[in-house]
Amino acid sequence: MRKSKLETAETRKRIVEAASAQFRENGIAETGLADLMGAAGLTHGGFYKHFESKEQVVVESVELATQSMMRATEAILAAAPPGKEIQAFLADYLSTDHQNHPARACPFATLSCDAARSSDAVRTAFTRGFQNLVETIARQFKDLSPAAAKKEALVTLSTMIGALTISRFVNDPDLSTAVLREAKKHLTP
Amino acid sequence: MRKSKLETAETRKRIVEAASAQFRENGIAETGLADLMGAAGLTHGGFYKHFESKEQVVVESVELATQSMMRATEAILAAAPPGKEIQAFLADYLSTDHQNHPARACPFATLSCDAARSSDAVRTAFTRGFQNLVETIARQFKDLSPAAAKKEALVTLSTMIGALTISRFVNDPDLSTAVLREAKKHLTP
DNA sequence: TGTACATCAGTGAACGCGCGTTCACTGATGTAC
DNA sequence: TGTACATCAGTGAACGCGCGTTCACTGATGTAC
Repeated sequence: MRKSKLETAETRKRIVEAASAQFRENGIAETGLADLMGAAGLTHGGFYKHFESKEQVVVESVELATQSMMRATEAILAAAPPGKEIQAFLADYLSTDHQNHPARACPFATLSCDAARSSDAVRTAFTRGFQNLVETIARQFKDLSPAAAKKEALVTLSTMIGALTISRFVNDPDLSTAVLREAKKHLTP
Repeated sequence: MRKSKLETAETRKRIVEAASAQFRENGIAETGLADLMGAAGLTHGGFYKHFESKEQVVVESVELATQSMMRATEAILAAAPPGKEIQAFLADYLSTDHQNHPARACPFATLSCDAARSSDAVRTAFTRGFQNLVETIARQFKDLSPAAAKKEALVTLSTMIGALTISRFVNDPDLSTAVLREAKKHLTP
């Protein structure tokens, strides 16, 4: 049942999208190839027609996750009223909706500790994605020098990623909400 | 080869200590029972003489990790010159030494995303440990009301945990150092 | 443009391996008299 | 206090299971003439 080149490319994309969601939802080690192929509507045997190894789909799904987060962030910044860009980003990122939907959430929060233990290729994908995000956020601090804006972006993102991560592992809904709320209040200019 | 009650208790403690280090170093899913029993100097078959399941040793090793972090934090706060407690805690937590030794590092940074996907019992252990840490840090903000101090502690810990986590997954040593340095500068009163 | 053949996406079974868990066994420790 | 027996910590082999990976097979797609 050979498929056309177009269909093959679409299937491959679907696998990476499914992997990107599954890894964020359940973790990298916890997601089997059968799980992610199933989520893409396929059986696991066909995996190696698209990828050389699990490692390769991990790298590509991290790249996809960071890129789609970048696109979403840029859309939020572009849609915000002038001067309210950071507020809009904070409101979206530090929301309970974001907290409760790991499959489409920030990969730096959902996969951070998996990332720290991953191969160099995977860490490189995370690092590039993070650097892009830092640059985009730094650009919003328009009254600071580029160097100062980057430093501000590093602190802002540390607080945001830390707060979202904590709000996700904490078992107490009130504490989760408080962490997100206080981070948002603290970071709002 | 039955062991005395004292030896049995010491062995059990050794297993939990080994587990607590191994989980932080390599992740919970990535650490097998044979790994952690081996790290405790035993063969894997004896595991079930001490624990009912892997889940149970995960809970106890999280409790141990959060408690030993609390003790270390209290020792740092007590040893600091009066008025410099927060600075001492920041210098220790946001150091490259802490970054580079996950096995004895803050479990909220090394296991945060594993924690978010864990069972309720494991998340409860993390949550209790985090609440204790929040209270201890809040006590350092002596010129704030208890409620305001707790809010300040939540933001401070979000930034610290976020910065350490980022510094660990990022592949670029300069960026790692910059994240820790900027978080420290930002949080130093 | 039509035909013949090569290619290959996807299936489902199979591979070896390591996982969490169980078990028979050993022999020192604990306990009952 | 000494003796006889029960207990059980630790070992190492074994269990079923799911993992990542491989493979024979199918049949539609792509290609060469």
